[in-house]
Amino acid sequence: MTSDVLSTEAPEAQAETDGRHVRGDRTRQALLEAAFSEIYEQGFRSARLNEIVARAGCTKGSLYHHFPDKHALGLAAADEFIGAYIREVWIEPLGEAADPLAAIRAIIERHAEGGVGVDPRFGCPYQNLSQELSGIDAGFQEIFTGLFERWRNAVADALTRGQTAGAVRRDIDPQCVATLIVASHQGVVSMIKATQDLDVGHAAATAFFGYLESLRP
Amino acid sequence: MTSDVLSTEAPEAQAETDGRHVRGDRTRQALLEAAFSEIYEQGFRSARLNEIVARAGCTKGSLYHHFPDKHALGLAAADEFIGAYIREVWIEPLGEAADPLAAIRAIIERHAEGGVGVDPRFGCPYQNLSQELSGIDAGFQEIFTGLFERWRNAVADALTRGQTAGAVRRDIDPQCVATLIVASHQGVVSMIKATQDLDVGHAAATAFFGYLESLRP
DNA sequence: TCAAACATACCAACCGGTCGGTTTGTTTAA
DNA sequence: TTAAACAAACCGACCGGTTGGTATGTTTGA
Repeated sequence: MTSDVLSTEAPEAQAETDGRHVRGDRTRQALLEAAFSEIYEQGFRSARLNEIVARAGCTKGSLYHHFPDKHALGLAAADEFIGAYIREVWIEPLGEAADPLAAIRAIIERHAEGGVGVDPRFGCPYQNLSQELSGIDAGFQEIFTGLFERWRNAVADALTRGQTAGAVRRDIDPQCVATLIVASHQGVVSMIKATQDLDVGHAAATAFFGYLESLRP
Repeated sequence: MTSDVLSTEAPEAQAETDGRHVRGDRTRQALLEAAFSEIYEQGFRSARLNEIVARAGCTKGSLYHHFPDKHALGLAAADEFIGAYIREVWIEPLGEAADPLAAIRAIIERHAEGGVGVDPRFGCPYQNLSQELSGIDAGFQEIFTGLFERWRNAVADALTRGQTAGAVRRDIDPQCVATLIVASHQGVVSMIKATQDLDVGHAAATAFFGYLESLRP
């Protein structure tokens, strides 16, 4: 794992077995982490189970003891790690923000500094997986829709609170603007990946910050 | 091909062989079209050569007569069809526009009406391929960078002309704003695909049109 | 006639998944 | 205390099917 924010630093001894079978839980967690990074880099369909078990330091037998098949492994990994990423990087910082526009700007700047564990070379994990599997796989589809809903609502709620606090223009629709903000961010990250050029991100960020300012009263 | 704009309606008798070998050119074109739609729907790595030759109505022998390998076929298909899409939908309409902001709005609305051959179920071809292969494959990388450069410059040039014509604010950087516009559009299309929900596009479009208005003097 | 164009049969490599068997750790009972 | 009994965890060889690519022969058109 290159990321710190994308890893689940669970105390590893609070599983359903109540502290027993610690070894099994460790293996399961290692498989999830290995699966996530392999899927993050290669995509789900190109992710190799042999590579995953090699990274996790176990074998096919272990994998199929903990998960019924590749699909279930991918679902579990995506749900856990991508959900954690959106929660820690977007939802939590926005939940406490008095000035939502400044908070959003700070999140973008944190991305530009590389402080969120998103490798420009591989792009955004949410983006990668949803692009590959949306419209094809119902299970992943459900995860993406749910994550996006929580993500957009967090931004929209922050904007609404900003409106009542007088920090955001009252004549804009928070839901619409939140959708555009999330989509734009996704688009910029994907553009950086497409061009492999960080300057694209800086240029887009300059214009994006101008847009944020235009939302002030 | 579901699209009309994505097809190259070349008169098919102006190839390098100067009118001779018409049959061979037709097969080559059929292979390119089949390869593009298969890659568009499945991604490059998951695209099956057997499926491509079946759609093109020929066999492996023909394919490997015209192209050295799968990679070269994919490069040729991507360069031709995605380049044509960006040219016809973005560059040409912007080249003649007196009011660039209105032209950009019209392009977005044309997308929303489904008039550009981009199936929401499969997303934007440029987006799909660049997400899958950027940072991994140097050949495709080169194509994506070049296409993006022409795309962004077309928008930036239109904005600059709009500035001199008094239709666009003079205190914005056309290059930065153009980058954000292209990236946002990409992000919205990808969000529609991720959620499989056209309402997301409508919400984002509403806010996006507001942003465009904020660019007027 | 001859080369371009195309078809058919085929191969080696790979991948997801299976299966019989082994190791490790916990529970039970004398 | 300890050893038998049991179950969870793990191993790695193996299988059926698929895929990109090749070898070889046939057709077509100038």
